[in-house]
Amino acid sequence: MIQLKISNSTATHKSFNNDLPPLLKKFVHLQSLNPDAVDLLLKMHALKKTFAKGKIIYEQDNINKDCFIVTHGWAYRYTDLYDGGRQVISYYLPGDIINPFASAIPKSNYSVAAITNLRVSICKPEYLMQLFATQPKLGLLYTALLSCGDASMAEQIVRIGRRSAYQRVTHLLLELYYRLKLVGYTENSTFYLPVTQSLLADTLGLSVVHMNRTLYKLRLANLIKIRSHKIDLINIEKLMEIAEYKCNYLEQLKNMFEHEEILA
Amino acid sequence: MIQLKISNSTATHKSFNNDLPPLLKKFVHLQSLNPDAVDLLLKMHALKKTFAKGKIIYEQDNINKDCFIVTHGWAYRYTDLYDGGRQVISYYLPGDIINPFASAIPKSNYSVAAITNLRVSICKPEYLMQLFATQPKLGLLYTALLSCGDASMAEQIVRIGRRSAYQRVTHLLLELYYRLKLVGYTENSTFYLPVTQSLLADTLGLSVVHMNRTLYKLRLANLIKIRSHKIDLINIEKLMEIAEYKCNYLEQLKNMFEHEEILA
DNA sequence: CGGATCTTTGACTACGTTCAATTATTGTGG
DNA sequence: CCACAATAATTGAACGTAGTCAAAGATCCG
Repeated sequence: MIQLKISNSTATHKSFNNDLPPLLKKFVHLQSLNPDAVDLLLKMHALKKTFAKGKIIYEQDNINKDCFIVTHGWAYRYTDLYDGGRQVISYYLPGDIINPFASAIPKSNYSVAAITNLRVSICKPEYLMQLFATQPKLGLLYTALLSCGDASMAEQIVRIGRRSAYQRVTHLLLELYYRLKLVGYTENSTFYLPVTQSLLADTLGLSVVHMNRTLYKLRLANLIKIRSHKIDLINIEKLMEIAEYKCNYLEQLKNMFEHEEILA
Repeated sequence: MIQLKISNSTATHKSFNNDLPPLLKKFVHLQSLNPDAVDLLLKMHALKKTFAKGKIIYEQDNINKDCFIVTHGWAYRYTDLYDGGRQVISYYLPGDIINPFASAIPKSNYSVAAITNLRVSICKPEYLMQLFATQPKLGLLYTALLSCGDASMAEQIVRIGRRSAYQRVTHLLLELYYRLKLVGYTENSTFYLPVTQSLLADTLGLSVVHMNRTLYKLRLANLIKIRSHKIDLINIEKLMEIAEYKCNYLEQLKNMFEHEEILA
């Protein structure tokens, strides 16, 4: 059981410690959250909503000022194209924030759908305003999370812009692995990968056929193993070499919390 | 001469009205900025820096807590790959913010270089903190700008993920056109396009050769005209149709300021 | 158990790459 | 202001990665 240490806090809420939302797992190394900050974080998690697997969460042009914090399951952001094609822009894993800019730009340009059954906390814009206005530390943490989203998209651009299919697949698998690891959803080198090859193809700008053949090659090279959506990255070292993968931005997030650089 | 209307403001700074920074051009429809907000915006523009064409501004792994607001010229964010390749992630045009998350994650994951001679205002993290803490309206504006950056990257992902070379080039040209238009850097259907075909190729995940042939096809179809880096989008309607281009996120930014939705 | 969805495989095609060489443009120093 | 070097644009030809079409298995789920 993870215990969040809260300096001179009277607000040791039961729900907080017993069922730590994944977003807060990222914050767990922070030693100096004050009671007000904790209260605010809890408020941001007070309102829950669930979506069934496959359901659309936001549709393009929908208007919604709330953002969602994923507490369980996977979702993805995407665009449908006129020719029937689809491009996946990013994945939302536990602890990620869906539509973090909703308070300022309430009309979403992209759709978001649930990959698995999904549970989210609804975060009202007031809480975010309050967060930035009264909790500078949390403001920086929120900004760091935004920065991660930004970096993740930048990685996606590099992947599909300048890498071969073989590298793209490898790189994406590694990114998912390390992101899940950060919130405790991996087991050694394995994790649950609840996506179809069709979705992966639409993520990496490949055809399903080629996606399948590329995964086959990775299996053949004894680098990965997949059975019933459980994937094992057998040789992570080698995979990282193939994909030129660096976990830059995730490392930075970890360091930020561990060394509390930002609190200086 | 654009005049920024400032409600009951005593702070009608000369430099502010006479040489309006492009970032503020985006805000120009806002009727109700208070003097403190104006002062803060000016402070964010007080410290200037210039970079010569081609010079590197941030290099990967550099540490810098300041962000830069572009006031003149173009820059781009990119990654170099081991094989000598390069992927451009995004462009920074006048009014754009370079490294907007620097305050939280000071180590940059990507490099930024100047395309033209570049002038920027250096924005210290304190000002951003102050902005969010004391000027909720500006905080939302800043968030809206971040949202634009996010949307722009999402568009880039869709472009290179699921569009043909012909569409990619068209789509990028349109995006640059509309972004420049927002800050007054277009003239009818023309604008200055200070990039090499090699840079465009590295933006769109194409080879230089194919980039060249694609531009040729667009010229042949009488859709664009280029001479000495001045480009004319002869038939914007048609180009938008080809690229499936929608200026979604830019429209929203404009609407935001015009209707002041966010100030309700 | 049966329909739907997903995965896998084969054969053929094509969009874009690579290599190589030529022409044009730009920038700089004499 | 011209000469020359460097950079950028253009064109040709051959090749290859990934796409398309099609059909057969496998798996999931009610």
